Amino acid sequence: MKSRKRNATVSDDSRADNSPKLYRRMRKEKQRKFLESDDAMSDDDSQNQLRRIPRGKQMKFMERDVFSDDSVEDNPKQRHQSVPSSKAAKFGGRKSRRSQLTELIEREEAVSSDSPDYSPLRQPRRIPRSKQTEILGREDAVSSDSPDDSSVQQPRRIPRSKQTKIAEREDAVSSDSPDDSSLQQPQRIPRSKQTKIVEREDGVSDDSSDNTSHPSNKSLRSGKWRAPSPRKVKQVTQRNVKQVKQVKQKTTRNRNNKKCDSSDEDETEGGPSTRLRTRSRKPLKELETKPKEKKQSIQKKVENISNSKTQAGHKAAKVSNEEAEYQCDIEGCSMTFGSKQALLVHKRNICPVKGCGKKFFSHKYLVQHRRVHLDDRPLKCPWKGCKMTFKWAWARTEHIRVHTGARPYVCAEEGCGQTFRFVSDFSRHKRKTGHLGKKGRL
Amino acid sequence: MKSRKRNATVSDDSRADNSPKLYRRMRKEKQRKFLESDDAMSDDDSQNQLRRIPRGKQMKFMERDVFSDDSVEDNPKQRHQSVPSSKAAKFGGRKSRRSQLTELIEREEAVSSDSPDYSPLRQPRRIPRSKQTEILGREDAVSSDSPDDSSVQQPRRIPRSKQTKIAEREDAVSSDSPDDSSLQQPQRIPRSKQTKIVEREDGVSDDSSDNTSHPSNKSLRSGKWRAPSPRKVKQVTQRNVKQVKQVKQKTTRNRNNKKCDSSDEDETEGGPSTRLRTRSRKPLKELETKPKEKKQSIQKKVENISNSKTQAGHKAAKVSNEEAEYQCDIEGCSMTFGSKQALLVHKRNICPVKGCGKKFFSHKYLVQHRRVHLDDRPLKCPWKGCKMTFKWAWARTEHIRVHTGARPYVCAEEGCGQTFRFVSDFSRHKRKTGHLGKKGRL
DNA sequence: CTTTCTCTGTTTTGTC
DNA sequence: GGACAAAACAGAGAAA
DNA sequence: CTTTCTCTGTTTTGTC
DNA sequence: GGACAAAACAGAGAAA
Repeated sequence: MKSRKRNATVSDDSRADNSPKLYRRMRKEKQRKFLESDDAMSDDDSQNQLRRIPRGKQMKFMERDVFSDDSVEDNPKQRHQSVPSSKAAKFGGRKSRRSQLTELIEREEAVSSDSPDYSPLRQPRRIPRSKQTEILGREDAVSSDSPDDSSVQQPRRIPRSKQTKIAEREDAVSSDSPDDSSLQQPQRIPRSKQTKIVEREDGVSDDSSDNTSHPSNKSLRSGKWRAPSPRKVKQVTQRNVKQVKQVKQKTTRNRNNKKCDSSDEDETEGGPSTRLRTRSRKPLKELETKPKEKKQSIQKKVENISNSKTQAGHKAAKVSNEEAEYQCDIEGCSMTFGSKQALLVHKRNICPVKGCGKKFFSHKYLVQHRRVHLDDRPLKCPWKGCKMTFKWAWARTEHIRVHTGARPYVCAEEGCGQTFRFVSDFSRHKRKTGHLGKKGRL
Repeated sequence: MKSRKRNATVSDDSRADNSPKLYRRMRKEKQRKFLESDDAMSDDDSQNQLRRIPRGKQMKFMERDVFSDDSVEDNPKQRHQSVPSSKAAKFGGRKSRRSQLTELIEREEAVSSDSPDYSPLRQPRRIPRSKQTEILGREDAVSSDSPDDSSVQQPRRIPRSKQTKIAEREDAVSSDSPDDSSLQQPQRIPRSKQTKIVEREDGVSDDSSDNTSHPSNKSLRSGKWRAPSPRKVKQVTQRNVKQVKQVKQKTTRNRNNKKCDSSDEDETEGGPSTRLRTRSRKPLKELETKPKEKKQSIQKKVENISNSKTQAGHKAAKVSNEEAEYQCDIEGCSMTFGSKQALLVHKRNICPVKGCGKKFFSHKYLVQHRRVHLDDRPLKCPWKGCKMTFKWAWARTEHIRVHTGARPYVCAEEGCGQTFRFVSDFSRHKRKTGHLGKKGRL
């Protein structure tokens, strides 16, 4: 599992080491932690607890053909299959009909001719200028394309020497792998692959004549705040009174958020990197979520959330531009989602969190897993002065042994009476030595 | 805003550059992206869209005294105030009463004497061996200590040259700053600061006598699967049939998830790094969430989620060890949380996501903000072959201009007729040149 | 390399 | 035997 | 450095 | 004038 094969794509972390420039760029992406002290709730303030940096190597349950879809760009096997607009319009529902009309109107220089149909296969995102089709307004904005998930894993520990008080900077490891074959587009697509509209139909660059006007005198910047919009200056005076204190957030993660995982998956077979040993894959058949729109039971829980106060219904179905339109119908689960894809991901037991995308055997655990992405640590060490907190009961259970000194794991092998405080160590001992017995836990 | 002052603590990203060893360690924390192809929903598979690496420098709304609480460890002003066990037991609710008893019993070598009260001020986590107190069982496990949040910011773009198909690796920038003064402990605390139990009361190391037993023959590892627990071997045979394919998730983020932000906040005043200009802080008074337990309206929504099927009620209140115990009572918001702290964070408009921790002016936006942490991108570009998807309507709106070629922003300055396609560019133009007018949008 | 110890996805146990 | 939750395990992995 | 263009927290606009 | 949602803005910032 340490030596994974890699295809022609960039290896997982090669970029982290090889592109210092990018690295430097990333370093700027930090966030300040927001600490607020203007309220109560300072029960046990002095918690100079630190977190370990997440180990970030969580096991990932991987289906067999997982990486076949996104192997490389030039894979011609992937049909685009663009959803018919009727369907697309139906389940999109993100913008009200009024908003869609507005946007259509505002497509300022909208060309009128019909756009030639694009090739259904792997079309790039932006239209290359040479290939630009004409500009056609398409009424329904949303198409039923499928999302993609990337798996982020948060670090574990902070080096002890550096642990002081806050040190909360945990971050998430990303991994990429959408649930189903429907990939979601990344933040940015290379311009060369995008379908872009004509530049005046003659190849003239967009701003060739625009950039020569005024020298940019940066000195003007400091003294000048945003000029209020000429249309209305209503709330300006009032708003300026507020003192917004915003802090940048720093980051130095993201060395290699490349496509690392896309094609280096030829050992998906025996997937050696499993925390637990082999195991047959669960049926998962009831979660298949056929792509046809079945809108009987999984819909509309939003009434009480965003639709409740939307009485401005003159512009047709304003179906909750936010939140909770698609509800999970798995028994015991009442989660709702903003899009069909999100619901499907959920029902397939895939964590929707950006950069996580892990899949689990049980839907139940999927729900429990969410705590991994939250900061809440509701379990506390019962020890008197100990302020350790946990997300997982077992972590707490074993931690307590640090206080008690207990070593409940005793090897029952003939003559080996070794004791262990933590299961993991006992487990390793057995694995390495071949010892079998497990004398009951003290 | 670029030159932030820093106190004596480690600077934000110094660690990223200065500790190559750590860096290398981090590099291993990658995740494989999980791609599943065994089901339907492959509408537009060939979406080799990539995401930009998040810029990671989101503005952060920062309260004035934000960083005062977690400045350094030795700040004696923070009183621990350990919640009385009655209270702690009340709102903890994470483990059933039975479980708590069980854990008490299982505290194997639990010493019996009463534990001397710890110093209410800044006590370290683990008890240094020299300081170990005796081992006392405390009945209620959960104390009402407060959590901490770290803010993660995800990267933005992937270099175009490297964008291929998946490349979804977005990750989050972390920032640390709990909402209120209640800090949450990090993953790991330096051992020297932890309160640890006696090592046999004489300073003998824990495993001094344990480690010399058997040479670890690693060759045994491969052939040997987990030995079934001697107690029962029930489901073993059945389970082994499943084929679990788990993939490690790779990460290379987390360079400096240190305490970077804890004490480098002396310019919280004019917080120069604001996306928008000054602004008076919102009242936020209704979100203060007094630390006293007010359990009237904010409670128990869980009935239909986890309590519904818990009919094994012989061991007292098993109040949903998972999910949703504390419900937000802000109008229009029905979110629930697993702990009081989580609810308080929520009501203070702070994003609970690990590593995010951003605070927002509006509770409404807090809810919308969640999409930042999800992979769902429900907004699609209406253009024919374009497969761009978005989380934000405005991003889509401006993107469409790439297709239309529209340049709706026209500077109305005398003689400057410059046009712009994107607000941002127009905004920058005005800022730099001092031009004011904004000729209506084409 | 080792030991210590936390995190977490899955398995096992315990109770009905 | 089943279902289910709680507990435990087993691995990964970070720190010293 | 520049230009292009996406992301997102807050402000502005539009409708009632 | 108010409330509210939709739209827009303004900045940051990534890529070329």
